[in-house]
Amino acid sequence: MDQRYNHKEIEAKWQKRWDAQDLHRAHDTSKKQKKYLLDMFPYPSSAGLHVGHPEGYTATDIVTRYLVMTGHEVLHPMGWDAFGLPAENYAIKTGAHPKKTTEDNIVNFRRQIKSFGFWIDWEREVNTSAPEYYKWTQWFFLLLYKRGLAYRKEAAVNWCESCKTVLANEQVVNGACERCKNPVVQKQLKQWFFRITDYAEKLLQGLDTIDWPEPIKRMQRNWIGKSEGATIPFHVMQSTDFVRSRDSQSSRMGIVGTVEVFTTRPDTLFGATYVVLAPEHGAVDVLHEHITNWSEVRRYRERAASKTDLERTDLAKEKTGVELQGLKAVNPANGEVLPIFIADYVLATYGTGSIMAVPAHDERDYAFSKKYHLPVREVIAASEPQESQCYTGAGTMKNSGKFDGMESAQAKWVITTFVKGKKTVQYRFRDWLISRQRYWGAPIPIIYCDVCGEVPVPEKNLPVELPTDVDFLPTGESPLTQSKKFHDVACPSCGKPARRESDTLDTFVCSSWYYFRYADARNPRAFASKKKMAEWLPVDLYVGGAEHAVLHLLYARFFTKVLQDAGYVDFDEPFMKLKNQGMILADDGQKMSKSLGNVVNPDEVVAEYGADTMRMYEMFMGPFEDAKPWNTKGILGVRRFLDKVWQLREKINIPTSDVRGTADVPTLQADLIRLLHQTIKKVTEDIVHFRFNTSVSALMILANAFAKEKHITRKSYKEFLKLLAPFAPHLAEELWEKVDQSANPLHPKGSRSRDMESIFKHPWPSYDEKLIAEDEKEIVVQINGKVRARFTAPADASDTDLQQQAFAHEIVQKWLAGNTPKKVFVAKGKLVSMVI
RNA sequence: GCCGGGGUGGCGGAAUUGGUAGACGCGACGGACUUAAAAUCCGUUGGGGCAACUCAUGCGGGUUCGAUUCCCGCCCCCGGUACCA
Repeated sequence: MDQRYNHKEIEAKWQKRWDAQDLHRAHDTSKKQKKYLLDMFPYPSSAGLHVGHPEGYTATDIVTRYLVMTGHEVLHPMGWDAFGLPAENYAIKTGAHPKKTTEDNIVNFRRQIKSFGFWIDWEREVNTSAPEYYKWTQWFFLLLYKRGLAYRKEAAVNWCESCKTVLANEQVVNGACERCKNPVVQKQLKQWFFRITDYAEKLLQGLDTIDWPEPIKRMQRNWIGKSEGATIPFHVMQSTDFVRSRDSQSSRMGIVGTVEVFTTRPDTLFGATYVVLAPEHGAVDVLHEHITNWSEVRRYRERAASKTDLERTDLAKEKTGVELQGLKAVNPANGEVLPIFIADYVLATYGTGSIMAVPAHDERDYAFSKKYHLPVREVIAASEPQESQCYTGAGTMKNSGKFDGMESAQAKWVITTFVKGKKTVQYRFRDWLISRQRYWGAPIPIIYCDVCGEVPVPEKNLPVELPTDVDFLPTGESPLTQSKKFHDVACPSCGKPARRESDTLDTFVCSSWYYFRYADARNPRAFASKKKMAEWLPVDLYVGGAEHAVLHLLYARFFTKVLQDAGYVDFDEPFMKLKNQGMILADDGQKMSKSLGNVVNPDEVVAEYGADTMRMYEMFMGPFEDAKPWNTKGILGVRRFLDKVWQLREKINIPTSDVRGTADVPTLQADLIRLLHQTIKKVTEDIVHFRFNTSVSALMILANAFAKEKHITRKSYKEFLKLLAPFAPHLAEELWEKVDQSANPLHPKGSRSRDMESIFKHPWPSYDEKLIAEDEKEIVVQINGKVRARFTAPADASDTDLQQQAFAHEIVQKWLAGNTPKKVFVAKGKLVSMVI
């Protein structure tokens, strides 16, 4: 007999047969309970599939097959996040058109993913770079535009010199471009934004309603960065006025302006010893004529503007600033006259772009005050003595006039009211910059007309197709401007000559809605029909890497909330449950990378060991959500296990399917049945909880037990195959078929035909708790906390029985040496512990 | 710096309403088969000790009859974030 199964033959056979039977189709009209399982769709890179891709896909595939076998109709689709920079950069290098290279890569990716035999409904495949898809991406842009959520404005934006395009804040990593790692600079440009900040509160609150990993939720909360505080007005005066007249009445005459500051600590207002504006703050320009050291101020502003984000944060350790001479601010709480600075530790983009500085209770202000010798005044007394001169906690008010003695938490809002400040909520994140000066993306459907201004492309004219007569070299202007045919159009509103917007959409716009499309992937009249969305959405389980914590996952939630407000869907969270897969590292523990030459090619693994082996190995490596190193030797162990399963079929030689107690069946059978039922329970629970590594282990334990037997029953083997089927579907199908073909001369053909159906048309095994319970247990005796003896006792033995048996034990007698223990504890069915 | 996750054999990892630490797999060692090797099968495998025992879940304390699990204080690694007032 063959000791090893022929994976090439078996896997090809079943993949073909499943396709022919349309087994993996998700039926919209099915009456079964519906489930929607989704993998983050891949970017079809030229490098081909990474071993990390099938890790997530196998997990969803296992759950899909399990759900199918437990009577559900499951949608598990796949598609391509096909727009993006790599294809365009490749085009710049080689001249190959992105459309062509992307199509080639998709063909390769599809072949690779299919080689794993995943339960995927390929009829629903989507490709974001296809006009029939991006037509709807453009439609979404128009929807947001109509709802006032898409706008164009000139602002300081992140600019990557190397990619020659702007970037969203979410795409700037440590002050550098996420893609090319070059430093990002600030540029004043007119760009398109989505008003995602309008949804800050909803995006925050929705997190409480979804089953996502806590770290991801926390990252989103931090990214949104809500803080409650107050805006407080400070009058600005010319300092000369103070010299002339010190009494506050007449000094009022000198007011030249007002600066609003945002603070989360209005309770510390009496401790403010200066005011700081961001270098870019508009008041600096407005008050220009009153500033007596203007050239110094101008120089500082220019230096701050030329810094990259990276430099600005790098130099952050040493704070810098310049006083605005000639101007003073008035503390509204006590009338004190304070100096005003500009300093780049205050950000123009957050709050009001200006702060009141309270060195005694803020670390940054404290550092600045030390450098420029500014006074520090404590106004909050800590309940315990502090080492540092800067105390940022809560406490009792002091040096604060009539508020002395009040608790700071309460004083906050009392003082805010006292100085006519406003309670204010601030969010850290900013609107989503969505325009890109690049070619390989969906064109923004807007036309600029000299007469009508900004005109949205009418829906009936969608899609606005990408032109092909362009050169890809990035110039800082979108390549689309080169195509006259594309660029010069008639205004849809007045018909006069007009220009098309030449920027394209951030690819994250394309991926913000693709999960809706799968519900109705070929619909030419809508992004998806309401009816079909109602059948499948929201997504029950979403699986992918954690790197999208604040990018894709935040944007997709935003889109869904907009769709709900617009009445297209009746839910506001797209992904009910989220699981993050851990990264698969190279065997040296490092990230797999071409430059290190440690990349494992899935094609080679599938060719050598088979898809079932690779699937199962990736599940066995370790906890799904942990990072884990690849070990080629470890694959061998899984392959040995599957070969063992293959050989087990030889042990079925009992003609009738399930007779117990025949001469051939040893007494061990009861133990085996118990183990089988324990395994059913374990595997079922582990699949539901994404503990695939321990379910594989449980399957191995059962197979090992079977292998020790001379014979096993057909029924128990078939139950085992069903448990194996989600993990190793090809082999399970093959053996399922084989076991039936070899069956059972006693049974007529009729009963055979049903069993001949795919194993996935059969119900998932159930277990019987009564059969799982052991009737005898091993009891451990601990003496002074250490295990000294063990004995077996009936599972239902009473505490006294157990105690008595323990005392009677030879070794225990020796330890007791005739004495009685001081204390005895019994843990039922587990142990007896005594102190002597 | 701040926030989060984690440190268990030679390796990947099991086991936590506190109750036999090391399941399962890899590797290693010994044996069978083979002219030989591979493959396969059987056995052993945390350290120390002939043994009785003893040490051991990052380090140091604590609570407990009993701690990988709970508490306090450190160290190290990984991920996120970066002056957000």
